[in-house]
Amino acid sequence: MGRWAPDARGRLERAALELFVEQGYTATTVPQIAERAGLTTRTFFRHFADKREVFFDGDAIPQAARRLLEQAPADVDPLALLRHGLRQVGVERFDGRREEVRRRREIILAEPALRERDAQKRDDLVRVLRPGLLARGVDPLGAALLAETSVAVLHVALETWLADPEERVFGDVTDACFHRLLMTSAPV
Amino acid sequence: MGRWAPDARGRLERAALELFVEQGYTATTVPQIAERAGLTTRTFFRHFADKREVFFDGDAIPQAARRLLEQAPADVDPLALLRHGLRQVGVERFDGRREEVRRRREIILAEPALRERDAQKRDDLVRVLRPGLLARGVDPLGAALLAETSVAVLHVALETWLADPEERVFGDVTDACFHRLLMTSAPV
DNA sequence: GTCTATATCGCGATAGAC
DNA sequence: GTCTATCGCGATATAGAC
Repeated sequence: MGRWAPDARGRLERAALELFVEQGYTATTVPQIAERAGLTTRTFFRHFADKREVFFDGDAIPQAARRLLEQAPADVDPLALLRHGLRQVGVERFDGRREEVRRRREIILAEPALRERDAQKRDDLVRVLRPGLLARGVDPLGAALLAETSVAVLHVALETWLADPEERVFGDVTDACFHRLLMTSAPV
Repeated sequence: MGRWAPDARGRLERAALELFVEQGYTATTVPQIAERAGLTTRTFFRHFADKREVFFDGDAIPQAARRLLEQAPADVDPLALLRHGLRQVGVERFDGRREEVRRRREIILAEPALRERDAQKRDDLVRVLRPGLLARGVDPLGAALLAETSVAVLHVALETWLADPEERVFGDVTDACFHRLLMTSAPV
């Protein structure tokens, strides 16, 4: 145990989430979050670039995606790799936590500032996937389209999964989306 | 002529673009923009919700999309309608203005705050396309995927079109993207 | 950690347009 | 008169500089 209470970052995240639920995003100020976490405003901004970032898990997903694309054997089919990656995201972040994920999503969708950051996070992922696919031999146009498509599938699948009465595993929903989108010649 | 010089909004937009080019986005303050346009800071915020918005054309594209989806004859195939819509966007905003569009894009890509807003604008379009497609009889999952796909194609096609040595018409690039994405059973 | 700039927005007043 | 666009003042929170 050091001089400070541990897990400052986690405490800030939890304090922020609590306050957002209690008062809404806009009404919650950074000093309030810091106070509830027993820290100073300055410390908040050392951990998060801005108030919105406390709501997102940094670069975790893009970094995992980069690792996956770099480390998977070169002979694995890119589309299969992406499907596996999305299933992995589900296992690590979604499956078995529907209510938690749903609550978080609702807060994001209700707040334009958070929707905006969410959209940016998706774009960040596209920008990691694209060069990763290129490095695996996919041509530039195909890599761009496949990167965008995968993130779109992640997005649509998340929403579908949250509303799914059958409570499927997330990876099954992403697979269904990919299938619907790519395996049909008349997808409409 | 009224009491005020006309086109306050346009003057603010032009002043902002000039200053962004001269000094960069961050170094440019709202008071500077307002001053160059001969208006006050307060007036700037009456026309634009925030500093970023001065760089984007409001809801123009989503509104045009909504109109298209609502007014086209019911028997037009949704995918064909989307392809037509994207071609229209090209005709109205891109074709023949490559350099202007390129300059704008470069500023956006260089500035995280603008990239974020750009991502949000794309999401806004998705959120208009989706119910529009539903109203045209596309099933929910198909509408969600097709909406996301169309916006992804718009995005990828814009980049491709900007780099295209053949200087194709924008609509031809979007068609090529759609074809690549949807008409192939093994798109990778 | 402290200090400060500046983005953002609420309120009341004003000046023509209709 | 009523409506709309603008102005001026002031308050507050974010975010970055020192």
